[in-house]
Formats: sequence, structure tokens, C-alpha cells
Amino acid sequence: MARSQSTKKSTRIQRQKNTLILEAALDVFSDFGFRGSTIDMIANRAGLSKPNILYYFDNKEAIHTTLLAKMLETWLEPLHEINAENEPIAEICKYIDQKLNMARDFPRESKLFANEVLQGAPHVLPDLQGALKELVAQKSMIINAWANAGKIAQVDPHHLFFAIWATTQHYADFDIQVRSVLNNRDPFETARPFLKTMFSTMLKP
Amino acid sequence: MARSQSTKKSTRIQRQKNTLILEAALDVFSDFGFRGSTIDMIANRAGLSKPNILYYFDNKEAIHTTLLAKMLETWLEPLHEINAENEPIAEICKYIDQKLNMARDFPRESKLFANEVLQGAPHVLPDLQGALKELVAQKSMIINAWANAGKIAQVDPHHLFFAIWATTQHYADFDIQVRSVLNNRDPFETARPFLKTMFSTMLKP
DNA sequence: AATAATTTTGACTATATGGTCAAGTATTGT
DNA sequence: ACAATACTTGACCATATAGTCAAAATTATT
Repeated sequence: MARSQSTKKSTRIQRQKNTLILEAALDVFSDFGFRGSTIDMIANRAGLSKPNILYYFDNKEAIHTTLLAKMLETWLEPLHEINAENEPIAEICKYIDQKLNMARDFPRESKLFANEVLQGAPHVLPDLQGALKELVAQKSMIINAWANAGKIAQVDPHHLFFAIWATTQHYADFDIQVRSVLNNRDPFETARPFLKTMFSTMLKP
Repeated sequence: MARSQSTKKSTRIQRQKNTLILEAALDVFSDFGFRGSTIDMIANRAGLSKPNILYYFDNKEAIHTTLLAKMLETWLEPLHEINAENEPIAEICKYIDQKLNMARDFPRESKLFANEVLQGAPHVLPDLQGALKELVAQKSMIINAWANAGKIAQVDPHHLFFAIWATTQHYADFDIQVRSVLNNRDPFETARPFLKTMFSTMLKP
């Protein structure tokens, strides 16, 4: 049985190889999806042998699951930060900024997640229906409170979040399409003011 | 060699089986991606045997390619319709309407395309860099002309298109996430006014 | 009805892939 | 230095899957 399951990771080698494998797996999974990726591809990318990979992780799915769990945390983090006490439009703009930075700096993570959700979220459906749903419900109350206090326009909070997620993640997930249209120019620094303007304008009371 | 390659499809059976296979393949490919789908899955869904599938299509990729080509056409169609002569904001709203209808009525096609682009568009990259890029360039000129004439606000046309694509397709591609957050309520009829308001507000001069 | 053309399939091959294992090698603790 | 523990891998197995093919079944043509 893989070390990962039987005991706590403790040795130097365990920690090194673990991150090495996850790094390689993220490369591969984000490019080819779960089914399109093979343990051999991950092994090659990591410079290890296949049995060695399976010494650290029980099976292919365990690697995938580990990556998705980490991803979900990072994904939810900026949403947590939205604070009812702060100025609403600045707060939303900050959220857009953070999501756009994630798309720019962690495109592999974004694609991993997109692949997963696109195929019906077989591994993270409970998280979507649990943690994500709850968090969105909570933050939606903040949006509604802001609207009722006249601080922003009346908008459907759910669709507001969907629109922010869609527009920001698009630059990571549909990267190849974006760059095709833009002749390979970097999209991020022009996307940022565009999106901030779009959402600010809509939210102005 | 498969009938499809050697001669024109002409007989009744050829036409029937062809559409039957493509219909089944769309089901399968949109759910599992190219690599995650097997010819056997398609055969089962179509109620045919695997060799029978391969009598009509040379190989798995040929089925996929056929579907993608059809998809691309439908995908581009509404964009073609944008007409410089009409009232700008109504024209954009009509485009949003059509894209939202596509997401609602043809989610499998949307997911097929998303899967393809997400994995680097291995089969449609030339189309993205050709037909799509050209069409977007052309329609961007219309947007710019409208802005210069003071009929709409100054916006980056490329990012406008990206935002429309992202927000509308999101409801098909991230369907499972949207429904998780919304407790399975239908998103489309609330998304429609939200998006129209968002884009109209941003575009008002 | 007889013949020709088309369609269907069971049985098959070759290869890819997830995963195992026993035997080796390296590292660590004493 | 030595034993104990941790790590690595070549060779292997079982299964899944793309694709083939010759023969059988069906349909169209005369």
C-alpha cells in the first residue's frame, strides 16, 4: 500500500516526491483531463517510474482527488474574504482582481477544475452542493443587504457570481481561443479594466 | 473502408445510421470528452455494434471531427447576424438571447466545444485562428464604429465578445455547478434579464 | 426469383494502460 | 559498521479499447 495512506508523510524524500508528483500530475491532468492522462505520462513528466508513483499514491484517482481538494480550497478562498463592512463596489472589484489573478497565475488549476465540472463533477459534486452552495448563499445575503441599503443596484446575487466566475475563468479555460482571437496578445491587463468597468457600472446604485 | 469516405452518402440506411451514430456520439463525447469516450459506449447508446459504427466512420476521431465541424458552424452563426445598420443595444441583446438559447437547447454541443478548447483545441485550432478570428475582427469594427458614433459607450470589442461567450456558455458548461448553487432551479429565465441588463447598462453611451 | 450490392456482426488482433510484486538499492538511526 | 527502514524498479498480469476481417444477413435491382 502506498505510503500516503498507511502513515503520515514525514521524511524529506516523501515530502519532495509528493510535491514533485502533484506538480507533474497537474501539468498532465490540466492538459488532457482525467481519462486522457496516464500514470506513465505523469511519471515521465516527474522523472520517476510508474511503480514509484504508485508507491506514493494508491492509484491514479488518488492523485487527481488530492489536486482537486487543494484546488477547491484556493478556489473558494477569495470568496470568503468578501466583507459586508467594506465599500461594496471596491469589494467586488477586489474579488474580480483576485479571480483574474488566479486565472493568470494558476491556469492549470482552473483547467483542472473546469474539466471536472464539465464532466459532471464526479469527484466534487458534494463540495459544490455543500461548502460552495452555503458560502454563496451567505455572500448572496451580503449582496442583497447592500442592495436593500441602496449602496448598489438591485441584482440577482447568484447570477452576479456566475458572471464573475465565467468571465474571469474564461481567460484560463478558453485561453487558446482568446489568444487566437487576440493574435496571441496577453489578455489579462486589458481584461482587468474591462471587467471592473462592466461590473462597477452595473452595480452603481 | 467506411462508406462515409469512399462514396457519397446516398441510401436511406446510410442517412439514418449516420445521424443515429452522430446523435449517440454527441451524448457520449459531451459527457466524457474525446479520450473518455469509447466506440463501444457510442455503439451501445446507438443500439448498434462496434464494427457497424466503424462501417460508417473510419475511426473514432472521424466521428468527433464531424460533430465539431457541425458545432462550429452553429456556434458562429449568430455572430454573423450582427448588423451595423440596426440599433446597437438591441442587436447585442439579440446576440445574447441567441447564445443563451444555444446554451439551453444545445448544451451537449456547448460542452463538446468546451472540452475541445479546454484541451488546447487540437482539432479546431485552425478554425479559431482563421474563420473565428476574422469574423470577430469584422464584428469588432462594427462595435468600434458604434462607439465612435456615440451610439454606445467606448468598450474593448474583443473583451465584450469574450464576456458574452463566457457568461452565456457558462450555463451549459458549468451546468452542474450552477444547479448546485441554485438548488436545481432552472437558471435560464433569470439569467436572461440579468445578462441583458448587465450588458445594456455597460453599453449605454 | 435470381442476382448484385449493401449492411451487419462474431471473433479476432494489437496495443495501451492501471496496477502488482518480489527483489534490489539507498537512507537513516544506533 | 550494521541493522532496520524507506525507497525504487524491471518484469509482470489483467483488462480495456481501437480497429480488422471474412462470412452471414439484409436490402435493392433486374
